[in-house]
Amino acid sequence: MSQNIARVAVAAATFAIDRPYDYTIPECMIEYAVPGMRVLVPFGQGNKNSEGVILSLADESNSKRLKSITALLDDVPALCDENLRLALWMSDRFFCTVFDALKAMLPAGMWFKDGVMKQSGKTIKIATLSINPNEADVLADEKRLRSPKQADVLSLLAGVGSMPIKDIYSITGAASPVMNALIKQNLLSVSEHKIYRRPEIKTIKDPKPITLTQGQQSVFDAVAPLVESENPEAVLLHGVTGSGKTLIYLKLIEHALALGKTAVVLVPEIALTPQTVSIFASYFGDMVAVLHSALGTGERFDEWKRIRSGVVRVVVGTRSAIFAPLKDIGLIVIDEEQEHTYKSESSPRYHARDVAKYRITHSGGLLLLSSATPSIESMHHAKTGKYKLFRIESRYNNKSLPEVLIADMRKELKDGNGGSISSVLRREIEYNLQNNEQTILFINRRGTNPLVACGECGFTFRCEKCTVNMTYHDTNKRLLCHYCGFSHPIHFNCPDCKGRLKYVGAGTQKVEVELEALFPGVGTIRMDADTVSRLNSHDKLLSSFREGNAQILLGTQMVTKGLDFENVTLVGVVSADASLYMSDYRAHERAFSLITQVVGRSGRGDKPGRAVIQTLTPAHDVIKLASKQDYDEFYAREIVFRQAQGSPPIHDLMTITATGSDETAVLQVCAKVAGALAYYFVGMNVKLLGPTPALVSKINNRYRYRLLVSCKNTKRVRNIIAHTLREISRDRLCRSVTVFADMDVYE
DNA sequence: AGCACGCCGACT
DNA sequence: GTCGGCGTGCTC
Repeated sequence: MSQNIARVAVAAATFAIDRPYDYTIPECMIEYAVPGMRVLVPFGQGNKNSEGVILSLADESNSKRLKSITALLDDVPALCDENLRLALWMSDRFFCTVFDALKAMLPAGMWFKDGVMKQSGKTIKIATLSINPNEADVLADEKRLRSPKQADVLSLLAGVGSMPIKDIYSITGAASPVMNALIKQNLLSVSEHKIYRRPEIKTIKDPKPITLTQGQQSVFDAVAPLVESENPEAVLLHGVTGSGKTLIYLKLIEHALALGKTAVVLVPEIALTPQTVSIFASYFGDMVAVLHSALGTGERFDEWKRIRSGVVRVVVGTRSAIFAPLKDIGLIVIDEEQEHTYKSESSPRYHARDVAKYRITHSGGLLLLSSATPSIESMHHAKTGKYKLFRIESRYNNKSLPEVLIADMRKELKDGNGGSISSVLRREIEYNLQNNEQTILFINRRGTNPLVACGECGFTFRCEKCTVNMTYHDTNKRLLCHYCGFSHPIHFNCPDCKGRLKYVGAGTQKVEVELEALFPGVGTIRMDADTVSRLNSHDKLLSSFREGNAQILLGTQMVTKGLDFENVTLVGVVSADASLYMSDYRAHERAFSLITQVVGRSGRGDKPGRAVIQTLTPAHDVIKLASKQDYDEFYAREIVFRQAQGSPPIHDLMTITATGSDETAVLQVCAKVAGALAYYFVGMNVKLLGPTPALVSKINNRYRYRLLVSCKNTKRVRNIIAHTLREISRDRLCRSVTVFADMDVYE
């Protein structure tokens, strides 16, 4: 009996109706169609063409009226059996469709639309304002009534000058006719740019053979045998900043390759770790594939093919690199494992660590989680025996950890210093300037002032579309929403009472100006989303700093990770407080990690390093412990909190989010889900919280409400949640609301 | 989600 | 008498 029926995961099926759909295989395809192959199938009453993937073949079907496969999209199956099994597992774990999971495993470049290969996205269209920003604002106001979309586009561009048209579409909701109209009126122009952002990977000519320190060697000796392990164990490597963890990865990869195995190294963000990447490229040459986010679709596809062909044996990349089609994996390294970038925030909402565990369990080998500040969760697993734990206590070449000074900003204020730079930090910067040593300053906000308020009536500028305050940017004298990109020119007085406006708080731009005033003529490089995206020059800024063209590097998160500058002997955390007082359970963990990481940037060369942490609460435990780089004590205290609150890792936390533009409907749907869950959970050890508005309750005119489910993440609990999601989708309130579930959300 | 089917009110 | 509103239910 020939197997002429294919079970297909269909793209057009939503989570609520996701299951394998049966199709007959036309005679002409029967000898080619196999599981793992991408297909085109008709779906729904309209028989719309939908992409799909054959999951299995069968010779009979339960359904009577079968449609027939329209086309095969592969000569050779794009996905292997392991991929198909992983996708099924993911759909259960992460509440996504099987198709969504499969799609995540393939490079974006190989998807077809209407049976035609999509133009590989190597160019990007950028719209630039042809008139000056002030004119554009005036014009936008004039156009507001008659053509609101054109007005939106104009006022958006008035703020930034130019922007990829794709972004304009998504921010304003405008479509191409709007742009064409504006082009016709000569108000803007569109140009095409190649997006070869590929910051070419620099390689060292003749890399020195790797020699490990005693501490590194003993970790290597203990861990290396696990590369051949049949019953894989995860290892947590806790090594202080600057302990040379990368060298251990290199040795382990070498070892895995010698055994005929392959390796994956995950890094939080390629752009932020160019140095790490270049080391891998130097040692393993063409055997390495580097998967960055900036890779064009064509290039990504090429790398994917290289990996699958077996030429590539080491893959370095961000989150999605965990799906790299390597055979015989013997080693997976997750560098800085606590980073939130390993968690996907769109479907499939997976955590790379979970997928890594799955893959290593099925292939055998070693999963190495590594960090200077491990997540509380991973350390808990290590302490309870689920992971093996190794430590490196000393820095490479026995360099000492930076000496840390805490600056009390309340005292500064009392003493009449209302600026962002304390007297301590100022003195230390002066010392560095005199000695021709460099300084990195970290401030967790971009823009000039994160809040503009009226000094008389208390009015604050809030985004119309999001429940956040707008940030003032002095470079273009505009207020900008950092969530949706909406912006408008600053008013000179309060729009309500005409009172004087107060500019509250400091962002990178403000600090930059203060630095100029304090240290006239001193070269400063500012690195934040604004300077990096516009010039597309992350690399340029960093190498300029390395070459000594500036004495001070000032930036947001992006200056905290991976940077290794020999001449940096001072690091300043301009304000350590903002991240401390977030309401979620991970706030302290994040703040501790951030401060420890930044401080670790100091004193990596021959000269000893110093760090200054500025805070309004110098007595705060997190500040004190981070300044001592005392992870163990931090962990000991934090785990007590988690135990008391029953938050992860003590219990698992699932999140159900409802979003939509109609607030009442969103809230009602959320409440209904809560009701249904409460019913199913009766008698189980599950705590249900909510509905509560999300941290930012409205983004881009979409309201967001949440339910939290504190439980043990079992098959039973997942089934109940999945069932409830399917059930609620049938409710007609759900027309305007989207609901999804997620585990271990970082927010 | 996206589409067809079907059952009621306003119009040629 | 029919065009089109959107409430309802299904997707191999």
